[in-house]
Amino acid sequence: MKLTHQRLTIFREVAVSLDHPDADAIFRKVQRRIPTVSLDTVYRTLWWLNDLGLITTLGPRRESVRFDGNLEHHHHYVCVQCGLARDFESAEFNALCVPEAVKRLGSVSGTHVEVRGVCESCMKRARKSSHPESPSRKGRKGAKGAHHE
Amino acid sequence: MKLTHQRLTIFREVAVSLDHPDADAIFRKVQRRIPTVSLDTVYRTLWWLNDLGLITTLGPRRESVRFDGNLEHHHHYVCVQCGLARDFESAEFNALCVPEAVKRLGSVSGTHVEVRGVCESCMKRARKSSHPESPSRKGRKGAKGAHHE
DNA sequence: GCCCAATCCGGAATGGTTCCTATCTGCGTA
DNA sequence: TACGCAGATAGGAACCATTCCGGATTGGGC
Repeated sequence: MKLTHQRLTIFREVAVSLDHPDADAIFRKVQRRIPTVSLDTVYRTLWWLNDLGLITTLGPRRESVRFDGNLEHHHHYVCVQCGLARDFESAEFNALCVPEAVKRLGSVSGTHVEVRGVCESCMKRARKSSHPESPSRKGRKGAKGAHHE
Repeated sequence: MKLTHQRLTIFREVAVSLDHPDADAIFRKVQRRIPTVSLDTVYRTLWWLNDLGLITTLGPRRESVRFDGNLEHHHHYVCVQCGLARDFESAEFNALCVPEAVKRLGSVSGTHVEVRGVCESCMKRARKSSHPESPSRKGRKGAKGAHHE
């Protein structure tokens, strides 16, 4: 993989941003330095950096909004590959105490813990096919059908 | 607000689902009972239920994927109105111990705490305009420009 | 200087979500 | 019972983030 000017510029923009920009915001910033970049290149590069572990995304990739009828205070285990999500409860997690510095940012309506990992069936599938897919956005099209249960 | 047949059916489908379905999955289930429902009605009803507090969404609404160049183990404060996101660190949050029952679901690559609330500037704005918008997806079009900092 | 492979660009396609508007339903009233 | 209103609905068009595609470009090795 080559380290092109575009890629370096895009990486730098993400690295210096404190506000978790979306692809379009990065696109506009990079455009100021390289007026001809395409949005597609920005997207490709961002996912590439993500695969390399140089950047991450704010929350796991979700292809659509998902709804939750569970009104108890609960937390989630989320498979980063197929999107499987399962509730769990934990008194310890419910009792988390928000730091003072955070309270100064605004009101706090609740805290929610998201445990990320790869679910059993995805691991099984990966073991079979000796071509373990990178965890980023691969298999997104297929992920929809993979909401087990 | 009327409790119509459609609305009741949609609510029931969400309530009995354990897998956090997306709008389309609910649409297909409801269609089996009411073949003429429209996807739009499903969406409208889901957000309405969300505003009423009868259901929630899995993770706050995000209009686009946002990237994060911070490689430290950190957590987020997220404003549910404008989407502002700020990092913070917490030794306590980093040390969370995942319950055994969760580990059985699959591998665990990390835990991440998301503190939700309404940020200072959104509260200020709400105080001014005596028409406080409901927190769900209102102002989404405008939210993009509102990523302060 | 030439060739190859990787990369890039622009525009078109895709898919989730929302908007628009005519139609429909239920209900109070004459 | 017929009428008219207000809120809901269906369906299709619109919108926007994201990705795909095909052709042009670039950089490095020979």
